[in-house]
Amino acid sequence: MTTYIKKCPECGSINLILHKDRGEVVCKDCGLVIEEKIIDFGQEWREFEDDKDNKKRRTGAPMTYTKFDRGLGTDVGKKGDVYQLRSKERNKYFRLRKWQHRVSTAIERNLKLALAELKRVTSYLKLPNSVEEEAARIYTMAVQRGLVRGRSMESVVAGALYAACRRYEIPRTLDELSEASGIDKKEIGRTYRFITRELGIRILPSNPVDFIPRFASALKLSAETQSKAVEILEKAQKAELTSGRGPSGIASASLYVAALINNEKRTQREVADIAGVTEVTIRNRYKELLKELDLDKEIKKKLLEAS
DNA sequence: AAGACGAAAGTGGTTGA
DNA sequence: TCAACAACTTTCGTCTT
Repeated sequence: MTTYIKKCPECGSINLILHKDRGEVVCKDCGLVIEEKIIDFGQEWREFEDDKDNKKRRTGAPMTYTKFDRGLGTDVGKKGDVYQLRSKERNKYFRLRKWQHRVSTAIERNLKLALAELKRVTSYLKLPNSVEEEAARIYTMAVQRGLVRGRSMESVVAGALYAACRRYEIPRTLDELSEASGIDKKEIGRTYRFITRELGIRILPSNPVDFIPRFASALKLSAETQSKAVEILEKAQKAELTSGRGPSGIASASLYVAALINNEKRTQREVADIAGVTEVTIRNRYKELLKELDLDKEIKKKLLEAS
């Protein structure tokens, strides 16, 4: 997994900008280029060109500042030391002015509220601190880009958290986020898509395997069943049964089959409820699994042993 | 009576003209 | 921008255990 920098090592600002065109992360406050090659246009990333996007992405104030700083910083030879000093002073001026502006503005208060809400939801879902931090970072970026406007603060928090979970490969379902935050599932999905798009955050399609341990323990299934489910899942991925399908559906179907094989049968409804899908989806995936991988044999064998 | 199964109709999101 | 489309859900009737 890519590592993500949270603070500028130069000035300590968390005001970092992902510069998509060049694949750099740039500190908005001091212009330091922190990471090159951070960009990897993952599968879910798409460029949707409408006016709003263009405005924010290309010509917003933050970007201009960044470019300005960078331009001066690299322009040493031409203008000499005097100019460089002046540029530093201007930098400082900008920083101060922005800071001042920021405390006087609603952003700071908004952040406080949002981070409190975030804390509440993460602890409800028992998510690790690293995820909370990541979500906070995403949220902060979203606020600074004015992405919260027109959306409820809570829904953006939920969206940021969902993104953070996916990034840390400990995905929660939208239903769980919805339950914890009290925001409509669709709304979370929408804001999630919106902010990841706007911020250019790369999210891998979540891997069904990541769901297995949690579902399995919620269903009180044995470790053997769990690893059996993972095994089935891997076969399914090889057979290309997984692409385009909802990951939680596939995960739950594998678990269901694994439980059958290991004589730990759970009803489709039980599995479905835990996984946040319907029985029908489990059945469909289950059918595909049986057809593509010849699991019939194993199941029959078990049935014989039982009789 | 409960669970499994499948058909049919509906929903929300993606895609390509 | 809109229609076709795939995945998934909801609902419901039927079969099996």
